[in-house]
Amino acid sequence: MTPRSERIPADERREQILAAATTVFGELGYAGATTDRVARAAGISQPYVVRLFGTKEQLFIETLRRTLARLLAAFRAALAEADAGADAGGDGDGEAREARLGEAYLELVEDRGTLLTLLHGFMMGSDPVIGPVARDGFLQVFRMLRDEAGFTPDQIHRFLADGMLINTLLASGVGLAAKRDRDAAELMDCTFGAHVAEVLERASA
Amino acid sequence: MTPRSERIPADERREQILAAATTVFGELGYAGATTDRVARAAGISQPYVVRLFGTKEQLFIETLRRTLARLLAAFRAALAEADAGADAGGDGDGEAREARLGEAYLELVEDRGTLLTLLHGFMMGSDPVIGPVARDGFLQVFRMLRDEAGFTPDQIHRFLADGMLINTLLASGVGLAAKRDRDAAELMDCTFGAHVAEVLERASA
DNA sequence: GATTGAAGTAATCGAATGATTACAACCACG
DNA sequence: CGTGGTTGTAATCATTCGATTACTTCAATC
Repeated sequence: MTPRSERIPADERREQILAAATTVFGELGYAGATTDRVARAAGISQPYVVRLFGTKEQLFIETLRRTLARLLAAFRAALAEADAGADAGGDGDGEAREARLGEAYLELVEDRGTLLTLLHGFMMGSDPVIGPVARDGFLQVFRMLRDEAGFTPDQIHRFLADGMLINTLLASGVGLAAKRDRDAAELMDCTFGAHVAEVLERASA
Repeated sequence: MTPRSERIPADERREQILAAATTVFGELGYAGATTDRVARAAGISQPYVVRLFGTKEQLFIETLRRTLARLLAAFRAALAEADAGADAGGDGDGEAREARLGEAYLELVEDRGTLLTLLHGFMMGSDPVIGPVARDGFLQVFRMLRDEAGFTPDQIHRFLADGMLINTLLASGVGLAAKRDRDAAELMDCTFGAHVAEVLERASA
């Protein structure tokens, strides 16, 4: 159907490359990923990736920025949903928002690439170029939780801490190991409580 | 005084190299680190590193194993202290253990290398060789919290989640940025509450 | 004092990788 | 047509890096 090797406007091609780069950077990290792997994942040649983004570093920065922007957008959409539901159902307070945001996060990190690209960014805090981008993204999330979601400091703390634990469990593969390993399953139980079945199902996909 | 380029037994040299590798792998990640950087950090030549460990991958695995072992040892020491204190003071329950373990963790991750080597290991869950080592280490921590510390599932959940958030805040540099950035400082406040001053002081060193 | 084995390095090799260059194919517009 | 800009690639270059080889130095032991 779709004839491969079609000529595509550069804007669209950039988006394809960024999507592919999210997967590749997520799996291999910034240093471990190669522009050639990204190129092949996007179905084009390696020099073209370099020409469109100038530098591997620049490609990573744009990939990270895009991932952070999608994270924020998903959170804002979840907040809008929660507020719409509150108008109708009358529940009112931050409880619904917290639940919706949590669900939105779980949906996002179903994509291993998204999850891991964010984490790799956060781990490069000492890089003079990438570090500030990652920090800024983290702080944007914080401000959104504080100003738009109206979370209390304790809510913010718990939300972020749970998110980071989810990240680590999924990234390290403990989530997948829970199928075979009793202790891993119990650990997932501690973390996710009643939601564990849902999480495990998502993590498998 | 200490004449550089002394001949040293291999066992001792291995330990020196592992200590240096913890710093280098932590800062640059597995893929980003080079055997040459490790060698120079340990004050020896690059081929010798390769000869003592066979492979960069093997070096990383041993570095990760050592870091995980030190983490567990520090936790066990903290538990012993807490129990000794409980015998004397009569406080009794898990409260003291939780506090001691938290303190032990903060002391450990003062060393950026330790912190980041662990994180890099956890993020390589999909690597067929390194992934299992990292997962096994994580599960060892879980079992220790459950069986030796006697934590409830909820205590385990909170302890691990807080640990992962601390990791991320320190790795991304938000902790350091708190000196200049108002929002970063507020975020650190949400996370650490009363302990924030202590953490910031440690993070600077 | 010759020998043996351990500690350690200089030199170098082959593969991988980011980047550059030069060129090809295609489309729109005059 | 033809010409100029856009999309894209093949070939290749310089560097880096993990690993290997061959060598040196030193201490102990017989």
